[in-house]
Amino acid sequence: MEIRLLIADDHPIFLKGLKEVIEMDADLKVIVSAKNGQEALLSFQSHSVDVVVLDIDMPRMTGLEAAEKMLHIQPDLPIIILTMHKEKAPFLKALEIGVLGYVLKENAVSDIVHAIYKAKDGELYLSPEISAYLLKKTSALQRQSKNDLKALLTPSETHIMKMISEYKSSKEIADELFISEKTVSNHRMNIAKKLNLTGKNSLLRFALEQRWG
Amino acid sequence: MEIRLLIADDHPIFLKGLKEVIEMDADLKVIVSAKNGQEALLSFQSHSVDVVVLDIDMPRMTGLEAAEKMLHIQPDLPIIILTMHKEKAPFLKALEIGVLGYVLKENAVSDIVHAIYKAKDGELYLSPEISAYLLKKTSALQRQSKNDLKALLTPSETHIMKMISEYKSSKEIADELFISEKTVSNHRMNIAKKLNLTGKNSLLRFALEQRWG
DNA sequence: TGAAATATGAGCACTACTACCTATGGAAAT
DNA sequence: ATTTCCATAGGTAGTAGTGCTCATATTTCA
Repeated sequence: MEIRLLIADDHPIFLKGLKEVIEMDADLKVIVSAKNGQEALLSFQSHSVDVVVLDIDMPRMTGLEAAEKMLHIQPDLPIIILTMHKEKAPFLKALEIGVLGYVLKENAVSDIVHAIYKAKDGELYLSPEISAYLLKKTSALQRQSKNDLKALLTPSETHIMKMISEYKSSKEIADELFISEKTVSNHRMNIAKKLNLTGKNSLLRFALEQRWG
Repeated sequence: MEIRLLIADDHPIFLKGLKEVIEMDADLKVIVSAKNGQEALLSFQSHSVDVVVLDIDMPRMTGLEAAEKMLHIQPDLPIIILTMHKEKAPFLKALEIGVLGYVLKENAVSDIVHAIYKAKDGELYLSPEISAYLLKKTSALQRQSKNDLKALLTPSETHIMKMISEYKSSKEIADELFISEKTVSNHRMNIAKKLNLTGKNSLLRFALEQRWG
C-alpha cells in the first residue's frame, strides 16, 4: 500500500536528498516538496497526504508552527519533525503539539523511513540515541545553570524567588515569612540587580522561564 | 552482570508484585523497596543502586519530586516512572526532569524489564502504545479546550491574549496595534470577566498556564 | 577585631494592571 | 429596523511592583 508524503525543508539539496532516501522504499511516495512552513501548509490544504515530514528551521513559518496549524485542521495527521539541533525546548514543544516523530538530521537516513511507518500507524517514534542523550544532557545542564544562579543569590533571595515563581505577591511573601513588605521589596530589587533584570514583572518572568519552581 | 534496583510504590501488594516481576529476571536485584517518595530518597542516599523505579502517586513526596531530587544529587541516574494515569502534564514533567523511562502500570509486567535495561544503558524508553495514545489523544483534547476558550473570546481579545502571553505590556500592545491603551485595558477587563479571573497578573498567569503562545 | 555581606526596615516617586463607569460608531443578527 | 455585540476610547480610583536612597542589627570571615 502506498504512503503519500509531504516533505518540507529550506535547503534544496537536503530536500532532494531526503526525497531520494524516502523513495528508495517502494511504498513511499513524496507527493509534495515545500521549501518553508507556509508553503507546506498551503500544499497540505490542497493535496491529500498520509504523512508529513517537516524541518524545524525554515523561513516564513517554522516546522513547529506549520505542524500546529495542520493538526488544528486534521488532529490525527501523522507528522514527523526533523531537526539539526539537540535542544530540549523544541523537542518538548513538538511533543506538546502532538507530533508523532522527532528525528535528528544526522541520523535521518536510517531513522526517517522507520519513523514514517510508525507514524502512519499512529505510533510515536523518537530517534533513540538522540532523545536519550538530549534529555539527560540538557536536564543536567539546566540543573547546573540553576545551581549557578542559586550560588549568586543569598538564601533569603533564593527563597523569595521560589515564592515569586509560585505567583505569590510581595504581601503574601511578607506575611508567610513574618517580615515587612519593605524587606521583600528590597530583596526583589537586589535580586533584579544581580540578574540584570528590569521592568514590570521581570522577576516573575525570569522565575517562570528558568523554571524556578 | 547484576543490576541493583530501588523501587517505590505506596501500595504494598503492588510493590511486592513489582519486586517479583522484576526478579524473575536473574540479573535484576531489588535492593530497596520504599513506600513513598521521601523514604525512597533517603534510601537512595544510603544505598548504591543502578536504576530507580518510582510510582508517581505517593504520599509525603511524589515520584516526580523524588526523581528530581535524586537527579540533583546524581544527574546520570537512570530513573523509570510508573503511573496509572494517562495524563499529559506529568508525562511532560517527567521528560523535563530528565527521567529515562515512563511506563503505564497496566502494561508494566512486560514493559518494565525492558525499560530497566534500556535505562541502565542510558537510553529512553516509553511504553509505545501508551505514549502514542496519550500524545495524540491529549493534544487533541487540549486543542479542543483551547478552541473552546478562543470561541469564548472575540478575535481582538484572542489577539491581545496572545500578546500578553508574550509578556507584552498594555502599552506595547497598544502601540503595536495602533489603538489606545484604554482600549487594551478594556479588552483585558472583558477577558478577565469572561474567564472569571481576578487579581494582579491574573491574565498573564492564565495565558502562561494555558500555554496560549 | 574590623570590614564585608546579609537581613531587616522605611520613604518617595513612578509605572502598570485591575476594576468600575460611561459613550460612540459600525457590524451582525433577528 | 432595532437590538445586540464588538471595537474603540475616556475618566477615576486603587493596588502592586520597580527604582532609588538611607539606616541598623547580625553574621561571617579574613
